[in-house]
Amino acid sequence: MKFYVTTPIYYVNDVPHIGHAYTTVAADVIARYKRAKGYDVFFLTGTDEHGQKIEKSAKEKGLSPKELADKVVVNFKKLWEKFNISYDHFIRTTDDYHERCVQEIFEKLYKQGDIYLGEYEGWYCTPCESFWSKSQLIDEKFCPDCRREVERVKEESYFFRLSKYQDALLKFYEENPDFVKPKTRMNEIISFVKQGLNDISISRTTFRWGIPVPFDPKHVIYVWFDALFNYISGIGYGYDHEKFKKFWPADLHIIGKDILRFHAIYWPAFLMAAGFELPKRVFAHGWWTVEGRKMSKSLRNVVEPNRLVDTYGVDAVRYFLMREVPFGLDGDFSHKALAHRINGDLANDLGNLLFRMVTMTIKYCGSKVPQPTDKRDKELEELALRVVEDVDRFMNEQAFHKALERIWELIRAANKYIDVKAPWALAKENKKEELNNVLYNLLETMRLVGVLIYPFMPEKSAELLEQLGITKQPAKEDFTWGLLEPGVEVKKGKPLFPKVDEKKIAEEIEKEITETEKEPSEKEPLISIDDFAKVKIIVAKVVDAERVPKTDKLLKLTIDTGSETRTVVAGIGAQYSPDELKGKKVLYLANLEPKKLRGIMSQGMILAADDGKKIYLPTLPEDVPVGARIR
RNA sequence: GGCGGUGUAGCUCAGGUGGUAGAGCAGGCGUCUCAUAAGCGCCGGGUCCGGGGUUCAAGUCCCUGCACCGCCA
Repeated sequence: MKFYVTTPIYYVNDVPHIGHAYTTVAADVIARYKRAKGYDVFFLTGTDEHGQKIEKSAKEKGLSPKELADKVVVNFKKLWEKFNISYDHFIRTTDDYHERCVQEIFEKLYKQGDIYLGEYEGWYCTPCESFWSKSQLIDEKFCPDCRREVERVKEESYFFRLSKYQDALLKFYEENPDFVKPKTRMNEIISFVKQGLNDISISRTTFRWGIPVPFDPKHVIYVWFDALFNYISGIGYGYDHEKFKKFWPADLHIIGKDILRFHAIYWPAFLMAAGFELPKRVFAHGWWTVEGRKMSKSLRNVVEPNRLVDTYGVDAVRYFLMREVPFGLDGDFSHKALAHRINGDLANDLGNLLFRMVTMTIKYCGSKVPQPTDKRDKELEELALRVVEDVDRFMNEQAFHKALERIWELIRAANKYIDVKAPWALAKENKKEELNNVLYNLLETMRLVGVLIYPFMPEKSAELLEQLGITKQPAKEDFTWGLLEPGVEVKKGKPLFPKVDEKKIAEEIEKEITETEKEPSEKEPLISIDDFAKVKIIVAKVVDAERVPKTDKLLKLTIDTGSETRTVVAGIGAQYSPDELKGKKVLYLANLEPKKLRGIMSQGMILAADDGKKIYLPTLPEDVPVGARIR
């Protein structure tokens, strides 16, 4: 039985970040699991190296595009080594076998009429050398990148006849409802396709760094047609027929939700056109926010993958990525949550359990796995076997968090079992037989736990098993009960998962983030006291307040400035009700240009603190007079 | 605006085919000693978003309203 799993190929115009690591770890987990279960696994990852952006940044650095790619690829490969990623092949779109594959299929589809020459029309920003669609433009005529005006241009381009495959795709989705996971993504794709598909442009003449169209070399093949075929070229299409035949179709493409459309629509359509079988599943996972905030360049440093591994260890990070958030949904990556998982799940529940077991075995059984009179204790055995089954089911659904949750139920049961059986009491009472049975069953449970966590935490699994005297890597036959051999010597190691200082970590990270968030503001231009003098902020009193109809946030306020009554529309309605504002003293920016909001002329504005989530009105002393100036 | 999803204990979430609500974490209390001050036990009475309906009986089905999210335009 074979299993072929892929990650996307990562664009080399980017440094590896937590998102890359997430996808790749997930693919590694399933690859390791399937290998352990006896499957013949092929796990493919790699890099996407063509395109205008690479061409451009290579030029800026004085390198050839390939030289740039060569440099960046090393970052990825090193990181995957650090994460213990067990890929079978690392493909680069600049590899010759891949370029040949893409050209061959391009030509084939051209000859059969699925690719045709047409004209690509769009808005072009010359400085950015980018095309934009109408909907991407700012105010219908400015480049979303540089804000300069764009121009309408036409470019000759080859097109793929995607529209032709609309019905075939819908039929395929209907017959394979699990093709895209999670289900909600499948629904999105179906409704997108139902709205009608346009043919897509798959070549460019505006840059050179790409695979040339074989029969028209002034064109290079554009991103998706180039990139997606890595999944086929990477397993031998065109140069290793046996291998290709064995592993295609892919069992699982793991991707981020941002590139779902290309994998769930373009890719199957390309394959249909070219006459290949279609992959079994595309799984789109979610995004991570960082410390509760949207991922940004500076926040990336806070969760830089190399740094995480150096600080916490690979397996703790792998565990966290797979355990914290249901695969397929978005989640938040915080150091605090990670530290909490390490201390709770890993150190307390699991690490400590192993430590206790080994200690007791040394203390009560002369360091050897005891010889039980009965290798089976229903309580633990039955649960363990059910867990093994459930884990298998969850792994096949890519429900990694559920698999881990289930494994931890077994761990908790073992902790409880110790308490109920109290081996120390049995030792004292000299109930040798029962003691041996109890310890054997516990050690055997530990062994199975070691086997089950292997795909997620290969290093810690090995350490755990080694303490039980096992050096063999988990394999198919190990997923059952009663394999631990009596007489084998256990070895006390250092704690499997050392604890971390949650509080200290939380404080340090918070400090770091506060500092990085400060930086941009320091770069803001300074203003003079005269500039500030132009700003007239005074204390005003709200005399009346009402909601602006059909809005959630807007309130229409009537305020007393001490000298006159004015009307202000304020966006504070989400947190403050009209009633609680009446009579309240507020800070009022008096000399702002009036502006019409929702048909109401707003004169000035009410000042409030805004952290991006909530609005906070400042509190003023009771006795401050209305009209007092703020300086 | 169209399509889809979500709204359950402080937090994160489970709750096939309808029958008087559960888990983990956090918090409180208790307890053992083999252990990384770990483990184990007990404690939550939550308008299951609001309203209406079907039913002997509804987080669980139907309608409607609200809020949030996703995809599309």
